[in-house]
Amino acid sequence: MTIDLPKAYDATAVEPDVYARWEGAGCFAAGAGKRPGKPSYAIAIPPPNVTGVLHMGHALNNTLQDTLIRWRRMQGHDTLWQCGTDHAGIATESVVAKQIQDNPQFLADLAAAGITPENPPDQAASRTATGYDRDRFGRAAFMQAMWFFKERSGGTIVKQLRKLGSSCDWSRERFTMDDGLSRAVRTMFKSLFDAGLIYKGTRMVNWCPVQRTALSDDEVEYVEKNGHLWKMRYDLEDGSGSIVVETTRPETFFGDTAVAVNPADERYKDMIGKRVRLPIIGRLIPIVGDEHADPTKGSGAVKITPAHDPNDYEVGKRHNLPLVQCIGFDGTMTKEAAHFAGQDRFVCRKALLAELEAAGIMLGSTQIVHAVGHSYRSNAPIEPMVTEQWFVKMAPLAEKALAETREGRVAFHPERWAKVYGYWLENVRDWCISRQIWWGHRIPAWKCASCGKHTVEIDAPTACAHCGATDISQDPDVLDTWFSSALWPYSTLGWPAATAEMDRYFPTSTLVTDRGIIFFWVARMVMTSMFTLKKRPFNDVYIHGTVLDERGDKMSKSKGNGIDPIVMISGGSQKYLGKDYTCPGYGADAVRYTLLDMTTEGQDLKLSPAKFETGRNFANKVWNAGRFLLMNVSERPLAAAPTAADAAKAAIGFPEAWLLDRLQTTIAACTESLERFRYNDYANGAYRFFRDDLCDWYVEWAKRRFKAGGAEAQAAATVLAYAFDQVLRLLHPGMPFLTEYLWQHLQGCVGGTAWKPGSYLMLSPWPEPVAALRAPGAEARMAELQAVVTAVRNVRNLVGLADGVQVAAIIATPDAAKAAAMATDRDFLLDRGNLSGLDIAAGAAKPPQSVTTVVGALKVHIPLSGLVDLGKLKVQLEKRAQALAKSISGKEGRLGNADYVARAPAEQVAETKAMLERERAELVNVNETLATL
RNA sequence: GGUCUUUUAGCUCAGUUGGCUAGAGCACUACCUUGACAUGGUAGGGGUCACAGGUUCGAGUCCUGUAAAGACCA
Repeated sequence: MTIDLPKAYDATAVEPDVYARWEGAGCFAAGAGKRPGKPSYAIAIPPPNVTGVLHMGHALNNTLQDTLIRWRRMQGHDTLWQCGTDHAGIATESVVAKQIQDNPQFLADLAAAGITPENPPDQAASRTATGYDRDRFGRAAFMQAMWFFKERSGGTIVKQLRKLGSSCDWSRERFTMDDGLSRAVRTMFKSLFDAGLIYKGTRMVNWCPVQRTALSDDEVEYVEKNGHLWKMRYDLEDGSGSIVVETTRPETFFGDTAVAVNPADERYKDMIGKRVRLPIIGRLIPIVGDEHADPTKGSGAVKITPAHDPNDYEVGKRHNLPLVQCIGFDGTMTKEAAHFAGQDRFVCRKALLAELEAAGIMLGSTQIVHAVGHSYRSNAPIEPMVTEQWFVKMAPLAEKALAETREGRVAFHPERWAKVYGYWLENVRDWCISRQIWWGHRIPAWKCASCGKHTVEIDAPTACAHCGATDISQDPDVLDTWFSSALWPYSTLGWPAATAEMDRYFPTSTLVTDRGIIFFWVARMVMTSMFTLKKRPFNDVYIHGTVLDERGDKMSKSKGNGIDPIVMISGGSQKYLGKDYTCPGYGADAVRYTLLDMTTEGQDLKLSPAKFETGRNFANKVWNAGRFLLMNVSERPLAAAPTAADAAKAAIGFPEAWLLDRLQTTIAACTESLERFRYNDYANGAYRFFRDDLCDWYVEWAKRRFKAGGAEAQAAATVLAYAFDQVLRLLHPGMPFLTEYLWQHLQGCVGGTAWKPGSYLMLSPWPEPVAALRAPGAEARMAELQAVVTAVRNVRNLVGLADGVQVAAIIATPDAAKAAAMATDRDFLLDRGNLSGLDIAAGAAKPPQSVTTVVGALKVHIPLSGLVDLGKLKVQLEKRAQALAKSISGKEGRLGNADYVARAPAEQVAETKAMLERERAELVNVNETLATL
């Protein structure tokens, strides 16, 4: 066959076709390629937002998962990479709500699909461009609009995951709002409710006035903000004086129902029990004694607004204070706020300050920096509100989840994240799970109009379970998105039904995720799983780093510092840090390799578009090595793919034996690295072997074998074909496309055909070290030969001779035995050193008109006629002499120390002695050589 | 305020249970378009391992403190 591969690798021409072949052949299906006697290995994907697009964080996360899955699949494990998407409640709903409000075209598209609003537009008020908002559109119609939007933009991210090479079982793709998963959610809700772990109650919760819903404590981000501490004067009812309170939120005073002072505070002791009159509205409120007031802070007196502050809420409960809501659920002031009613809370603050100042009630302020809670979705400042919500009682669930890590059944990598997980679980508060939105799982609780009790059922009931009345209505709220995510590893496997997949793949093996969702997701998965299945959901949790831009900032849309993985893979232009960046398309392999290479034990990755050249360059190197090999092997095709035994037989010389030995070392190292989640070691180990050992040394040597022809060429072809096949396997989990493509071509040279049905690299066995291919001592022996070759090249370079110019060399060895040993590698030295002649003899004399260089105990003389400038060589040798002298004196000091000899391990001492001897010999050589210069 | 992480070459990072003259990629210098590859090759230059103590025969590695940067919790 003839091999016709382009000179430069073009991933965009290869990758889509390869993926289509895999997918068409069912290579991604659960259990594909599994071999008897091997365990199962499953990963549940962290489900991306169904309407999202792939960003670099996804690319990293999925590269790491795919690398593990492909590796285990090749090892013969029964693998499942369970994929799917998340409905992402608030995030998705607010996108669609915006469309409904602002985008007439969206409404037209909906109408074309038969989706129409339940009410006429609100033209008179015209609060929005379309005259609609969510409520005016109507719940049922809005839900149809949500599904329409999901169907329309829902396929993007899963297509992008394919471009990355993800070998998910797409036939098992799930969506959190699928029927099955929704049933799982209702089942879990009911069993938690029946166990008394879900309750409905009136509590102070974090309220987002923009999205008009409650949030859980974890969904609040605290941001340091500059603010003021305002001093306000409240006059006593009896006219006997006044009291000064300090607040960061003056507008909440409309909701004040008390002033608290510390009972031990002498200044205010006598005021407890008296009343003060609130400014503007004139309402009277009591002064109460409460430990919450800190005498050392500000005036020592604090206003108490139980309806809008969590601490005040507690004070209010202790003193039985009424709740006065002065800020509404939309963030505007209520009728309690007199003429400020209807104003936004922050607009009100400004106007109020002016009014209070004019009235002499505002006594000034001090600037402070304080942490203000913001919604992690809308970024709006949170308004604490007292509302009735559904909660999960967390303490009993947390206990079991903690035990799983403490007793080692769930292991975090890196380990330190177990502490973060543990700390959260130890201090966990009850989880507010109800959301006042529509996109999500509606709470399966029906309230009875006659007895007021809730009936919780998996399937809609027709009557109240408590009194039998039929006038029941379902709770209007939906569940927090994370409630359904918490069931993901088993709801996707069919739970609550008992399925074969649950038996085969649960608990799953590894969870790969980001540190940002250890609380949101990881901990909750363990809690629900322990509760319902009495088993952990996964054995290992790998927490990878965060993707940063080249300045070290987190990538985000708003900062414009994101690098689009699809642009890097397929080509295109994008804005990055304010500049246009164009990429021709480096391919998924390049992106994946770069990410793997940079993934070190949970450290963050500082990326720039240029970083991906690392992967692109290496992919091109693999491509070209493959090209060389395929051209040469195809000229002398092998009858069958060489086995380890064939390779051993073909190892006709030391370079072959050495290469095969190095291959075994690399196989062992790559496997161990993957076992330990050391992605960079895996990537780098394969890279070193490929680039240094295979390309730089063996392939260059093999050219000589090919030139020689005959049996020698045949042997080189066999060794190369074998080594290449093996290293393609090693590289495959990281760079699946290119390796598969080249491997298929290789089949054509070794008695097979490319793309033979059922024959794929991705389903081929992962290499294992073969004892028969080991060559003890080969590494050191080759290292010395390489050092001699490098020394010759160095001299050639120093004296200004081109690499192609042949020189002769005389190697002086310390003894005859060494000379004899080296002589066996004469051909290798002649070829790689590009030598016209080579003498090897014990203590060989330096010829006149020659340059000498030193390799350990060896001297290498290179006869050169004419004048050569040896200044650079002299500088090099002097530096070496210095370094050697320093190292030698260190070792002499160590060996001269009786404590060292007595206490250090004997092996260590012996090694130091041997090293000292080597260094001494080299120093003698260097000094002697220097003397001749 | 608390917890954790980071600090090694100009830049980005490796460096295993303490023990070879501390490594790689990019960048840099010189040479080379040689029959796989210039997305490349060959040879080089470049580091008081943030700082100060301590433990140890021995510290980039362990301990304490300091400084700077970052993440999370409150």
